[in-house]
Amino acid sequence: MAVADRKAKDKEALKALILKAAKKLFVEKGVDQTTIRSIATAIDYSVGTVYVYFKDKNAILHALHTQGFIHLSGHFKVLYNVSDPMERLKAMGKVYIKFAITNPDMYDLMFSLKAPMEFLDAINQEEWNEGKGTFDVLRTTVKQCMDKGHFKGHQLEPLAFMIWGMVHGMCSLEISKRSCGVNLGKPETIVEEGYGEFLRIMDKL
Amino acid sequence: MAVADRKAKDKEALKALILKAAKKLFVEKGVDQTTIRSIATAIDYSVGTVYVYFKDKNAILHALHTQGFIHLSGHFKVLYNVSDPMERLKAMGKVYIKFAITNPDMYDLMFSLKAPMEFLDAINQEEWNEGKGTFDVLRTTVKQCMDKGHFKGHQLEPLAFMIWGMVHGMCSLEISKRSCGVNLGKPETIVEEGYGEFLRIMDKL
DNA sequence: AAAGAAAATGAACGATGTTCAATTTTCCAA
DNA sequence: TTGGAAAATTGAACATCGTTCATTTTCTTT
Repeated sequence: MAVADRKAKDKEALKALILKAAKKLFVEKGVDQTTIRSIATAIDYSVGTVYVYFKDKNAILHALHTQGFIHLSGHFKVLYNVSDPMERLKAMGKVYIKFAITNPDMYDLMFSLKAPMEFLDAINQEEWNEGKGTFDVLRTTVKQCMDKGHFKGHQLEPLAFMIWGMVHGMCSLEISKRSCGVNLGKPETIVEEGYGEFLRIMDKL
Repeated sequence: MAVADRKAKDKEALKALILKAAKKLFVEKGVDQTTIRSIATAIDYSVGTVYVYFKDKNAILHALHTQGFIHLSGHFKVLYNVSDPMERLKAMGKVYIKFAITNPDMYDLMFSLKAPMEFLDAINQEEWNEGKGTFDVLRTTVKQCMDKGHFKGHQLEPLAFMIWGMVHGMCSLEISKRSCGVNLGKPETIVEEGYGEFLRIMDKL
């Protein structure tokens, strides 16, 4: 049955090829300006082939979405070396920001997927479970900080949500600004400065 | 010249009528599922008429976008009565959150307008100036807090940006969650709880 | 009432996402 | 080697979208 195995690998390879081309075009031309035809042309396949490997355009978006979260969680792995939870928490924000600012188009994709989404799809649930997965890493770290005596008088869930919202909010505002051409070109972004303020605040908690 | 005046008023009225119908359809069906034809049908006019009053679909989106910011800044006016800047800052966040959670679709429109945007339009600059306008209210208030001795050892610009990012981030995460059907139906939203944690932190600064 | 101006129309165009019958390629048994 | 079944690929065709513009209708003025 080696043949079947190779076929399966080929299928995965072509699927990956489609995704690679789609991602490149999304970044270059934007999601709306990227047509299925342009993706097919880029990899020298026909339109129909793309539809064999992906149900529709949203499925491609969804796959890239998933890739993005996997990519991000990969970056988080360096944090396993940081034993002190407070230091880990601080570093986690920096990793998150670096990822978002370095891959703004991918980050956009990861968090602006509501419009073309069918409501309440099973797929959709998966999507947010992945988001929840990254959030769990944050929640766990905050919990460990509290166990060590930090954040006295605060509640775990809302506090973790606030921290995620803060980092996400600054990143998405900055990315929006940049895609609108409002770029001040500072070497250190306002996002990192803003996060610096938060770090100074955390030192007191 | 009474005729010309009435004509001008009619034009404005029809423009407003188009916007009203567009907003309703955007909220009901989503932006992508709302066609120019459906807008025209809703107000019993032809497709062409819509294009007489708006250059294209983006122009309608832009007009609604502007309306949203005007609406939000209207809600901010109750804050003029709060003389203490720290109290005003706290209240400002609550007003902002209430607006976002009460008008999630409008809020979405206001901050997810990058995709269909032409890069570096003069229009685009206007857009962000409006956004900057609302941000200026926040910046000014933070400045007054610092003048009164709060936020020692912090920088105005990054701190204000961090606060905006935090509130915006929590709101947009919550709105995304809801539009995906992940609704826990708590009476008090996680956003308000998260903001509550921030308020407790601010009391120490 | 007629002519000119303004407003409204909707058929038509190009492009898009999507489908599917037809075609080509790949595979393995005879 | 070969023949035909299974799998993979194709691209013409369809519905719908945003958009345009020559034409028609409505209104204003003389």
